Amino acid sequence: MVTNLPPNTVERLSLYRRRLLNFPFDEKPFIHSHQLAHLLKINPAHIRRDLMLMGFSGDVHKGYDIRKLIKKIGQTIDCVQVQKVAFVGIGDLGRTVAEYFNNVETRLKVAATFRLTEEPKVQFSDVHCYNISKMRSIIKKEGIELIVLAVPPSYAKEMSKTVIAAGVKGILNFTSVNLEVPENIYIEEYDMISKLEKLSYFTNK
Amino acid sequence: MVTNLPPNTVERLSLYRRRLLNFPFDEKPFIHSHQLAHLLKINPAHIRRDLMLMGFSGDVHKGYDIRKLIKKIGQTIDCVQVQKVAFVGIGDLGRTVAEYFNNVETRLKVAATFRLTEEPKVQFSDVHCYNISKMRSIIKKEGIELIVLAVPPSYAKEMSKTVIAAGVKGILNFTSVNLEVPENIYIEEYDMISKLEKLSYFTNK
DNA sequence: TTATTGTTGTTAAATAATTAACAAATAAGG
DNA sequence: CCTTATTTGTTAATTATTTAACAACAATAA
Repeated sequence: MVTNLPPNTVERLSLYRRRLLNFPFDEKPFIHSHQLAHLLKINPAHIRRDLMLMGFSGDVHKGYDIRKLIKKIGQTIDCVQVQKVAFVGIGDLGRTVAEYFNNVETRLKVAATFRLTEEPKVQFSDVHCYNISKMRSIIKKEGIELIVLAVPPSYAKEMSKTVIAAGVKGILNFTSVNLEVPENIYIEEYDMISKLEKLSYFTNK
Repeated sequence: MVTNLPPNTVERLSLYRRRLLNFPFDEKPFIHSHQLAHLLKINPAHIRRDLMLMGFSGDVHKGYDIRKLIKKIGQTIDCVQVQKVAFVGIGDLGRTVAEYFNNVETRLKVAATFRLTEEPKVQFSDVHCYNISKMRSIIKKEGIELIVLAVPPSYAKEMSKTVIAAGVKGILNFTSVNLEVPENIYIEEYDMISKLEKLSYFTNK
């Protein structure tokens, strides 16, 4: 794992890998920076620079060896042990994510989902859905470290405390509540309302 | 509406408003930059600068008049007419957003949700849930301009074409698919997988 | 009246992110 | 064997974003 990469580079490396996994690299094992850039609609220099930062080299004429690149991205951004993720209150939206993680070579696994409403049910293939009351014990038992939190605002604070107390290290926060967490907990904010208002602003300019 | 604000400023203005709406401004009608900054865990200079950019002034000693500030943010980032939003395939997660828009003074309204699966149902209070087959006609009839797209990847391209053809101007894209859209369509990308992999990276550093 | 304190508004500095530029390398075509 | 055409790797330039700095101001207390 290479540390000290810029946050935006880490995010893009993840995107590169995903796009490459969907690329027919059995037939076309190499790709040029401008081709990948075109797929992602970004600047080719961006890609060359990101790959440079993780110390990956391509062939001046053939381009980048896709298999090797996928592997290298894994060595760079994936953690060594499997890290488990749980969705809290996110409903169906997690399905795609869960399928991706569970089918593709990555160290992230969706280990559980939790619902606020009473009746638990099996949500997707092999991912179990529990009632929220079980959350603390399941997180501990499974060793879940990452949470996607999407409960109504009034629950958010309590939930974050519960999951952190149970050992969670990082939260992807969909709620509009600003969670107060210890220094060593990493929070990635995602606020749909502000994104929508931004969208509204820029579609009206 | 003030144009030419930096994207990040627009996003923060929306956050400021939301936090202020939950603030007891009946008792405490003024707030200082550092207080609001503390609530949002950002730098006070950020706030002063953002407010300056939209030409809003506070009192050197009392701080900012919250009511006036909320109003000013509205005049700055809200569009003149009501703009309608629809959720496609997002399930329960839209509920909080819908409630916020429908209860608070803003120009955005959640007008519909669409589901891929057969049975439509009334999802929340007054927001109707339709089967996806009705999408095109409903979007046209209601004049919906913004879409939150969260369908499985295989549907994404077709869906985006359909909604754009029906008159949509902006898409908040939850799918991992890079949508090819005309110049005049604004897309805000949100990719949960890359956000999670980033989270994983930074919790392991 | 006169310091003292604390906050805004604004400019300047620092940092981060993106894009441009180009030398080096080498395959392909004469 | 030489020229041309491409593409990488890398540094430099540009742009965007964040943070710091501080003058100007006015309330408060001495």
